[in-house]
Amino acid sequence: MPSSSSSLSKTTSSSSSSDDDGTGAGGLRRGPWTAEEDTLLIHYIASHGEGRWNLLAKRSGLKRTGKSCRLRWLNYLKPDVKRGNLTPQEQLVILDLHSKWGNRWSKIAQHLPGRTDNEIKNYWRTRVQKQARHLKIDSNSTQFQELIRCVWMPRLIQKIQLDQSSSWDSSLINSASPDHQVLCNSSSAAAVAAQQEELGARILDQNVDFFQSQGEINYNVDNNSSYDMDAFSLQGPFDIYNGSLDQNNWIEGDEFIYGLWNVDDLSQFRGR
DNA sequence: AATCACCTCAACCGCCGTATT
DNA sequence: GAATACGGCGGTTGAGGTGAT
Repeated sequence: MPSSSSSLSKTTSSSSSSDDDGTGAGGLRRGPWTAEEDTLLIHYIASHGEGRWNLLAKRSGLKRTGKSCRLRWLNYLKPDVKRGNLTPQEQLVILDLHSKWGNRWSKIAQHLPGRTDNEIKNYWRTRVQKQARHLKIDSNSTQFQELIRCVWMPRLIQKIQLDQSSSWDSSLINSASPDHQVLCNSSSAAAVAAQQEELGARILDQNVDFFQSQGEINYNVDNNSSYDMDAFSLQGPFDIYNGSLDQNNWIEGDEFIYGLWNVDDLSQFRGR
């Protein structure tokens, strides 16, 4: 996410009230909100509370639909809306919950305090689906879902492990699936780290189960660090990950994976 | 500096379920 | 029960930003 000022960039810098103010038929405005409109909405909700959006739209003096007011408040103006890039933990929760619930964005958002369904939806479309496009795999396909589970999620866990000493936010994982709640049974850093390792190991165990069940791949996993992607080497008809961790593969913020996949070599995977 | 292509994300649209009349 | 209003949700769009050429 851009900074606050940047993310406000689509809010027009000044209000106007004539024909150039974006009002259409019925005098309703459309398009970016002005700072004055934001102020009006914030003050009205501070006085009257949120809800009853059509009434709010009429009484507040805003030339907006109730729906537009609601959306602006919930997705942007509400004080607890969190700004900034999704953390690896949040991304992990999204990937996990999406695998369970699909495009139930609002339901997923309930497990990510401060994040909106719109933001999660945008993340999925711009980051996750983009990867599917690059790989020429249908993002709804079983193959892609398995790649998320077997490669992307472990890498996020690794990233979390690298970051965790100072900033692990266990409450997010606690809000995710029961599988992840194992991470949250202790407040001690050592215990949390151990539990993260447990989750990482479990997910990579799933990798082994999955690929071996496909009978299409042999791979070497260093059992001493089985969820360390440095030691996670896939070898077979296609080479998804070639062993050493190329730092260029890390994309700060977005994590993933240009260069991580050998797209050409994925043709057989796609064909499953 | 200008142009182009691509990306991000705020905002809108249409549909659906529920509440109210 | 029918009609209408409202709120919420997921899908989609397009303006603005940014990097490449």
